[in-house]
Amino acid sequence: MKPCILLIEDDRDMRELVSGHLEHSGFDVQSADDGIKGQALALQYSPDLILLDLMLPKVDGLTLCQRLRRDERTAAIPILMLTALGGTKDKVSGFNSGADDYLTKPFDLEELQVRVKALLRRSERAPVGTTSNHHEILSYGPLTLVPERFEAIWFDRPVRLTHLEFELLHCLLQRHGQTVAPSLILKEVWGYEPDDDIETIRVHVRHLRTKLEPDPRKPRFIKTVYGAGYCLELPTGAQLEGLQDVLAQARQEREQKDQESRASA
Amino acid sequence: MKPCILLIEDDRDMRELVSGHLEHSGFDVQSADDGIKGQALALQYSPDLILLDLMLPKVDGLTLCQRLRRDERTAAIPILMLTALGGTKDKVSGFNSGADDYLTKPFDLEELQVRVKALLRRSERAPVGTTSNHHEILSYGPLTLVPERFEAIWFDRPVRLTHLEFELLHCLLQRHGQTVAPSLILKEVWGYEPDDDIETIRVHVRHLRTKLEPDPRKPRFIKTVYGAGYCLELPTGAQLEGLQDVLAQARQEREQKDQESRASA
DNA sequence: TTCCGTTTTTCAAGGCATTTTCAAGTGGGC
DNA sequence: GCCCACTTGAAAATGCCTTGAAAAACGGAA
Repeated sequence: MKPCILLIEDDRDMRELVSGHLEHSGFDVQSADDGIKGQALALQYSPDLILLDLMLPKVDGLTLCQRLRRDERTAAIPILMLTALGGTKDKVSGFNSGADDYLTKPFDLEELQVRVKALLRRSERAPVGTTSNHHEILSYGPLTLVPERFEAIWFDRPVRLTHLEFELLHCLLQRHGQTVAPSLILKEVWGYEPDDDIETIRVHVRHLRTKLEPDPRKPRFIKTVYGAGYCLELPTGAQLEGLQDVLAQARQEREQKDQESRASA
Repeated sequence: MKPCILLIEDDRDMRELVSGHLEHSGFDVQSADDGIKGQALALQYSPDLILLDLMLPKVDGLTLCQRLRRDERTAAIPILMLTALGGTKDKVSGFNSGADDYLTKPFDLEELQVRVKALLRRSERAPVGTTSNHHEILSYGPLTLVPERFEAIWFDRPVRLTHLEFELLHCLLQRHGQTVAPSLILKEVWGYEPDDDIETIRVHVRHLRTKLEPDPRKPRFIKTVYGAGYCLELPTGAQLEGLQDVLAQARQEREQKDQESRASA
């Protein structure tokens, strides 16, 4: 999971510059443009780190820093102050308000980035509970997903999946029985939502089918809902009877074919 | 108890200036004037914080920093770099070597003091002591690691390993069956987490494979998980049957090759 | 100190797995 | 029957991993 950074800064250009650069470096950045909103977002997201400008509307940075330190819910979050005030006095009062680091404008984005990393490295606190955990085992019916290895356990047999195949299956499994729209898949698996890339989804669905379906031509589990998306239908309970054999047989046939094609090659 | 600070700095005036000021502020300061002594004192005192100059005789600061980070006895100690090199590149490489803060000479003693306090403040909050003991014998399946000799017992035969090979294998063995991400390996074996050093991991994995795998071209034990990391898969119980012979044979072949190449050289 | 063998890091070239893209064919829904 | 969405097959592009070799750093001995 990307580290979450809260940027509290009133100057819009600066905000976009910094958040752009950090997002590009693999951080999840939330922004606030005044002290009040900043405090609210800090409580809402409990970010892994806070970048705090000192000259803020509503509540100034030093005050906000002290408040964050007093509230136990935010007390442990590293704070990096980011300000035009470069005097020693300013820095001293910044650190005395509870800051962990202090960077003077104008600063170098590279330096900001490494300082952010250094702070995250040291704090490294146990996650307070991000719920949608992509690293936990997810299981339903005959399907179990093991994020650790990008692997699916399918009717008691491990199936190796590629990164995207795994994410796609994960996305469908979380909504098994529901039809999942392409746009939603794109947002969740690929991280963006354009209009045209539905093409790639199709290809990956096909890959999944060849790996999981007994007969990829006639999908039993990963179904197409015409004009709407794809839907994962997994059998449970009594429906599972007999399927095991069908699967085993199909697997055998496929392995035979594989061997044949290898032999001819 | 006064917090103990280790100052590693070759310039005598600077040393006395800094240590005088810090002692006056209530710290217990130990000094070293080159990298070797610095490392020795770090182990001897295990200080609460290290002030590290970069331009040092014997061992330069960056190297020393990396060493301190990968020795578990000093890995958790906050390091503040103190140097005349103020370029962004220098700072980036400083932080990438594992520094927690970076101050450019000439600096203000007040600022140094508050930064020191900020680091101590944070490291107190941080959880102390991951108990994973690198000095105990660790064993699973056909593999046993003997830390005191940097040696692996692999199917009843000792295999000499270098320091890093040992640490790497140790890291994987502790998580056998799981895929270990490069970033985690870097953090655990090297002590820092830059972006690009994945290269060296690969080379060391290769070294391990040539020492352990029957056929390094087709890894049976140290597997790569494309785009995710490496995974140590060790056989147990019944799977061990027959493997012994395969290994022995492979070993013989390799020894033959070695002899041949020596003979030709 | 200087030299030499070992360990570790770096570099460039090549290979392979994955992912994307393209074009032609199939089949459902109106 | 027609259109459009979906499927199929295969090729192109991308990115990760391996290989081989050389440079750099390290540690110990002369």
